[in-house]
Amino acid sequence: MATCSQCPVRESSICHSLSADALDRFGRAGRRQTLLAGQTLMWEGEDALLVGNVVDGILKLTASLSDGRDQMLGIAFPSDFIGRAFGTKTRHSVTAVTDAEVCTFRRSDFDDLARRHADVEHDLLKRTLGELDQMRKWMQVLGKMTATERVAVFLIEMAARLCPDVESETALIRFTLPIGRQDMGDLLGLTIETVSRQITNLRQRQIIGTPDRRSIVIYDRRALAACAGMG
Amino acid sequence: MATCSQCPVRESSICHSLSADALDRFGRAGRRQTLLAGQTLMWEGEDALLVGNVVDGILKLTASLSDGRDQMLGIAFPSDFIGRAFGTKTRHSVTAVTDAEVCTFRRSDFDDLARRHADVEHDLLKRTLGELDQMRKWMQVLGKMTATERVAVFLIEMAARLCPDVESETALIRFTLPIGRQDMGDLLGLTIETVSRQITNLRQRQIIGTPDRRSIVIYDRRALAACAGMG
DNA sequence: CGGATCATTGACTGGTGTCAACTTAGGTGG
DNA sequence: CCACCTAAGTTGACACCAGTCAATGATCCG
Repeated sequence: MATCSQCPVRESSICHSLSADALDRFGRAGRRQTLLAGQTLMWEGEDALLVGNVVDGILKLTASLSDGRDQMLGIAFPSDFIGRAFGTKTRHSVTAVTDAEVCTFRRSDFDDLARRHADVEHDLLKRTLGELDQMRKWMQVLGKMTATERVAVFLIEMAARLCPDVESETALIRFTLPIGRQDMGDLLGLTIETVSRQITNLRQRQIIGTPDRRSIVIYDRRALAACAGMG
Repeated sequence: MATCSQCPVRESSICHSLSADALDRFGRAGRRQTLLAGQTLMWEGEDALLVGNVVDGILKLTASLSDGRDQMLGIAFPSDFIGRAFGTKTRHSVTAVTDAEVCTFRRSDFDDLARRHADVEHDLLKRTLGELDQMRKWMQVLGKMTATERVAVFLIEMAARLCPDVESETALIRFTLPIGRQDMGDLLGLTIETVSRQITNLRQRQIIGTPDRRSIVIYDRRALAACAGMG
């Protein structure tokens, strides 16, 4: 039984706008689920039976072409909403990349609840509009940017999401990549080898450091931004 | 003064769910505007002051990188909603590619009205979710597909939007491209030359015909779908 | 320590981009 | 109505970025 009042994403998930008793109704409809790294919660092309909130861990959204080429469509962090509300088909798979915890609803239950709680629907709308903006930015990345630019954009984006509170211009930013090279390639429309070469290149130019293969240190934010075509 | 009851997109735009008197309120807030081909309604990076419905004509959404590389983010057809509701910045430009007619609202007015009319907000949510699905499909195109596949996908997509009612498997599909080669390139992440070569190639293989440079006839739907990686 | 997985590096290929010439279509004005 | 001009599209030659294939190196985990 989900005790929503103690939920780690109580204040940041789509549930944040719910009153105490509405929260109770959602709580009864929701179900806490634990996923192991690699486990897939929804499959591309399936009926959209589930939606939910990411409580903990990282998940990826992916879609593949018939011959197996994979495209990653996004990364879901804690408090992100996942799944296709108000639709019959899930157009992409959702897979845990780390062990993860999610709070799921049967889609039909969620749709009903959302229809009755305008605040939830409004919050979902704002999230969806924000994601749409984000996707459009990625379209620019995939349609127009070079390999170096793509990797630089990715690193800046990860830094922003994983270290949201670094203020000082000069402080080093250090974070752990939530995904490996293969997934980075699938996200950026590059091969694993090209991603690797770009990272090597940025390291050789002293713009970033790679203390271990999952960690990134940004030495020169300005130069990285310039690589990303924002300079 | 917009006479909404006679609006060509009365039944298909976001207004379709409004009752007669709600429609009247929207009608007073909205303003019919005529755009000449090439005229830009909203500029990337501007404050989001306007939203609206496309009444007639075709518009394109675009964003550019600092050095001028343009990416088209989508095409807006009659009854499509344009602009960024519930947000402060417009992240992309909206430009008429044909002479066009739009019905615009001050964004703040629209936001207020939408907040008060749950059906409108719900409709906007469904549209936005649909567009998000669409964008994700384009991410696959831009991230993973070859030039031939991209052009084939584009032609199939255009056929679906412009000839929605062709039933028979064998009937020829003929339509006029709403955009030129440059815009096709900007949409597909290709150069104008590559687009041209792919079209030439498809024509030489007798899969399509090009009676004039803005018209396409699809001779072999199955083969085109195969080119698009859906076969 | 040994095996599996992931990442890096190198050599080579090939698909698109780039640059430039040419063709076609459309519009304007004499 | 034709001549011209411009913009749009096509075609060709060539270069280069990123993909492919293959070998090597680093980590992790049993």
